[in-house]
Amino acid sequence: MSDIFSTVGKKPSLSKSVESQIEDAIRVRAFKPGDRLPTEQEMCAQFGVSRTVVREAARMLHAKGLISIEKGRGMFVRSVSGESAAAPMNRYLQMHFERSYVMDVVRARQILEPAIAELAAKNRTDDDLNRLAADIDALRQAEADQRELSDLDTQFHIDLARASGNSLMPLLLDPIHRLLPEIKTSIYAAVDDAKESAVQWHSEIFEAVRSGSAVAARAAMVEHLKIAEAHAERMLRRQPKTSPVS
Amino acid sequence: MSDIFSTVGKKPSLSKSVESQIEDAIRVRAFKPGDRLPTEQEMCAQFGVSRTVVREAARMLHAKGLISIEKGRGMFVRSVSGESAAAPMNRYLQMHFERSYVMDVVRARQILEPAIAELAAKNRTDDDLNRLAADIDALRQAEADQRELSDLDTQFHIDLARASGNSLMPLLLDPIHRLLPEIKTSIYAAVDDAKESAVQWHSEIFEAVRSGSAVAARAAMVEHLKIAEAHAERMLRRQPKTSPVS
DNA sequence: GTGGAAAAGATGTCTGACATCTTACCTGGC
DNA sequence: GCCAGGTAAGATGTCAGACATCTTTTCCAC
Repeated sequence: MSDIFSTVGKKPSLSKSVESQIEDAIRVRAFKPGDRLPTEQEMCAQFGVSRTVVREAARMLHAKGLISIEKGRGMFVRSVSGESAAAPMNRYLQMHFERSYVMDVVRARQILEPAIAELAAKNRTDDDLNRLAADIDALRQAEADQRELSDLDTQFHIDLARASGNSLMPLLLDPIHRLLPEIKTSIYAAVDDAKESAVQWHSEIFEAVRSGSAVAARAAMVEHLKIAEAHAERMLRRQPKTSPVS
Repeated sequence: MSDIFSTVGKKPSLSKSVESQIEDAIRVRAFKPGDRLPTEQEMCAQFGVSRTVVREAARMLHAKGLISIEKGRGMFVRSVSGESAAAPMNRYLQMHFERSYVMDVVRARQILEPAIAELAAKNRTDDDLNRLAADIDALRQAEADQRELSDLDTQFHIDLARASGNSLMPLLLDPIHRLLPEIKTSIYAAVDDAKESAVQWHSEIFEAVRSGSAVAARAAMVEHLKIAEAHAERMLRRQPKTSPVS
């Protein structure tokens, strides 16, 4: 966006330039996750700039989550996780969303996840099936706090997205599911049989995916999400005035 | 692990601390978007730290997209856009994706966008219609480089997502559309009538949305994306070995 | 009143120094 | 010979001052 303007009339600052060069080096895997970057002084010599410039470039890369800086040790390339990539999006949503977002989240799931279930039935591997089965078992045996139940519930859906074979799906689903986890925990707290319902429907989806039945997988997911919608509505009626804590 | 150790063993650096304080001030709207922040020297005095610390804190906030820094003018609070929130996600995708992602992107659009068109037909406001009409006109009259055509094309789809009334949709669609813009420009370069096709189908979708026909809007979008899929396949056949530049 | 030059104020960069943290080495005692 | 502890080396963190460059304002001359 601002790239166009920066080429015309604007001279990118040295720190920006250095930052881009390091970022590119990380991008093309010249430095792999976990690797230690050259020291500040080495970079100063290599780029022919002062320590100030190198440090400010490093701070920007650190803020972007690409590197970690440890005092006395050095700078290290971070393995960018999907979760950390989704974190700024979550921040943004938490700052901008109104109360209605709860139903927006539900509707977004109703758009994405039936298609995901369908794709998973067609493309799932044996590894995917093992992961999904483990997710269901973990949820079935869990008796812990609602937060853990919520996380286990989420894990099944993320792994299902992974099984879809479309590498975008887990990334699109992740911010949706991690949006205000307290919402999901609220549901698990407000709805008594939420866990049993989840286990049941997850199992049904799993069976359809295992047998390769795309139609059944989609149908099961649609039903699962209808119930999730009802749960969300019930939770909203109980807590009509959820004010952001922050 | 334990709180005691974390308080003892973790001493956040000064620049981190200053960054957090400024970020909090922005979050609680002590500084509103567009406002000018105090100058470096004023902050130095206020926080009792050196210019180095303030500058590095500012660089981090800049990298996070919360402020903009203009040489000779000052630092300004940016209105956090969905785009900047999606930027880390885009980086992540660009770093992790294989060549197959091109078709993954197309498939993801085929899942999301028909539903978006349907919702837009139901929920669009007059403002939405004005924006969409302007987008189509801009694309129709554009004769510029392929990059601009690609951007204008994208804008229509983002605005359509906005018109859906589901605040998650623009945010989910943004990373998809901005994924490697060169792919879209490649399509505009490889396919002669790509622009005319886009204008035609955008207009058809617009008409359906304007008249409030959800079924027609979905159908038009499905057709539009079928053609987009064909374009992508043609582009892939022409450039069977797209190697990352730089 | 207008135009342009100069001044003021802001960020960008450089330099050198010292502080603090981590690691490795090296030495002393057992 | 081995282990413990201190010490030194190397890395990032912070400070201070200076100058460069860009933007805006001021003010003087025409």
